[in-house]
Amino acid sequence: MANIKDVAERAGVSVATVSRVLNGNSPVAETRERVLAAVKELGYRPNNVARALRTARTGTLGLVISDLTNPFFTELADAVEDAARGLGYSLVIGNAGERPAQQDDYIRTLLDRRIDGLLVSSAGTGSAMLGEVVASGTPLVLLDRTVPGIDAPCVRADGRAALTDLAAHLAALGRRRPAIIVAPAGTPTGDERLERFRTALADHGIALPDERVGAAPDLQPSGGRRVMRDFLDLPEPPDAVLATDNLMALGAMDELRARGLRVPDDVALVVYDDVPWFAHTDPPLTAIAQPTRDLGRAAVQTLLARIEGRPAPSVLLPAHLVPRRSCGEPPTP
Amino acid sequence: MANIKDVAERAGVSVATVSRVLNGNSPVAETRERVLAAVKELGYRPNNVARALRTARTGTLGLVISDLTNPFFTELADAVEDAARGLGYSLVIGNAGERPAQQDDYIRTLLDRRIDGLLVSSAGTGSAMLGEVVASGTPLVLLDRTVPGIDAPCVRADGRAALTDLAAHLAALGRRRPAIIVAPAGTPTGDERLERFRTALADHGIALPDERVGAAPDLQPSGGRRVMRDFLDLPEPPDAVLATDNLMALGAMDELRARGLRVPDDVALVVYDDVPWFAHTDPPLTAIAQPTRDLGRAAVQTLLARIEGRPAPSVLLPAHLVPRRSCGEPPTP
DNA sequence: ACCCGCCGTGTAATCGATTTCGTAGCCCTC
DNA sequence: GAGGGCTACGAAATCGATTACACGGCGGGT
Repeated sequence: MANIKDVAERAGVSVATVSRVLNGNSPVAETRERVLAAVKELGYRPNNVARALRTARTGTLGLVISDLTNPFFTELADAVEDAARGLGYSLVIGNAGERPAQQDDYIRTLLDRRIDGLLVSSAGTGSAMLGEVVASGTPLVLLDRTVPGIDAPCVRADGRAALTDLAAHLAALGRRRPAIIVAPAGTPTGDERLERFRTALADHGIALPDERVGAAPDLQPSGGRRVMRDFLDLPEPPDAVLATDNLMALGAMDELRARGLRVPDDVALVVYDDVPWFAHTDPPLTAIAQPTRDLGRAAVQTLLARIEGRPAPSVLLPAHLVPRRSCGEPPTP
Repeated sequence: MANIKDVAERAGVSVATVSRVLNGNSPVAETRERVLAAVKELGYRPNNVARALRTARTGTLGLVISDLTNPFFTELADAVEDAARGLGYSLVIGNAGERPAQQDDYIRTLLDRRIDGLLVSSAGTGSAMLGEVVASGTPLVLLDRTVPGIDAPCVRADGRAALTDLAAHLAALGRRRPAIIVAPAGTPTGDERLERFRTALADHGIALPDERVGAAPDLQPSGGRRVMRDFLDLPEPPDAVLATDNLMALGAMDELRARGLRVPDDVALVVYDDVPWFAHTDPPLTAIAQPTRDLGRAAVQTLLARIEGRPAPSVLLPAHLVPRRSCGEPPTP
């Protein structure tokens, strides 16, 4: 493949001139044309590796996602990729598969590749490697999940308003025994959703006792199904269930169907994350929709601010309730 | 961040020695220990950009996927990423979103970044840029979709046996008016699936007339729904429908439900691509399962063979029929 | 007419690693 | 004891770009 020296020779100028023409610094008519002609004839493309070495900028961002096969994160990754490309950056995606060790592995690799900035939706609770990222000076932005003790802005959705609306929605429909399926204990996101849901319900005089709070062992359908099974085996099973992740909701639906229970007649079901699929289930599921694409865009913008040394505060974007038929009310058209 | 020179100074040796110790070439006890100690104390990590410039190997593979939000491709990307990481490669994922122009854009960027090899599941029919990839000498492997005129091995699933089984399955269940929803006209994959399904049905004396062959405008739920609508408006609507992509199947289900038709009682439904979701629909959908993870693995292996100059033929892995309840038969346990 | 400054360009340093080549020291053999 | 082969290591070239610095020529101000 032709390099800058070949172009310089062909155009009869020095490599410095070629570089200047291509980078828009102090170009001039006659020489410029010769250089551009040579570039075209040789099909020259600058070597980004060499450029990155010299400029210490790779033009690449890293994204470590907790579980790429989870549609919520797929859409998030897609949005991030869109935004990054729009700003001239490439994106290296690493999939942690909810395994902290693999996440650390990936972060290490990305640092070695000298990416310009890093986005992480952290699997598990903490991570020694995240501390190293901060220490290394690589701009870092957390996505969707906060990590205690890490000094980096976090971009995520604020579900408080949506959970408040949901509590009102359920109360209005006469549901009195709500339940919630949360992520494995100790994750900040899960704890927050639980607390907020509980207080919002309390405002309507509805209790959320611990027996109707189920922590799934993992963010998978099987985990959701197991929790739902326990709920249904209670002496007083719930009449409404909120699954705080879309995959867990799938498992919950399976268990309901296996027992011949109907949604919403027997149990109302609400899912956190409004992935397209849930509009196609029977019945369509009421959902708490996070502004996924906006989150991705905001994350990239925040990261870019950090890269350029501008101040970059955390971002909270509101989630909102999307009522469908799974709680009993016909959708408001 | 510390560089190799810092390590050399601290250990009291030359940079060459440090490099040799770290790369396992001719190391020796005493010096070696000093170097390793210095590495540890400084927290030194080699700069991959510099290394790539010198060795002309980036340790990075590119993957351009036609639509990342399609669960089949998500799983494929995940499998590719797994396999690549297992072999010490990073993966840069580009999402073409079924837009050929964006695909070319991405391929261009990846070439500029001097990736070691490229995997492409091409959007649309052809692409000028793919020819350039071949011309540039960058190892290329096509994934899931062939591209006529491109001299590169292709890794994809062979659905012939599965379609033969499906025809027998439908015939045995007494379905006599099958239909098929295919991708936009002109895509090799779609044409092949159609032809094979038709001949397999013919073996059972069942016809697949053109009026029951519907080409969707795009690989989206809306496209599938539109085709299903046309089918149901026929004087003799089909009693079994095969959707050759999972998103189109979703749309088809929507239309059936909107009309109050039951699966499988009124219409049998079969989906190409066995994404996890379809085991959770009601009823669970009979599917033609492509060996997604094996495809990803095989693709990476094939690409690696090309990178190392070994012969690398195309790979065809068999898809198989997964009977569930959407055609009327209880699942065989 | 002289000097200053700017413009366009070339020369060479630089980024951080790998790798070739050269050399000093050592052991072994004849 | 001289020569040959190894080993361990350093000096320096190299990858392909960007960029600081130097320099020649030219225009304008006084």
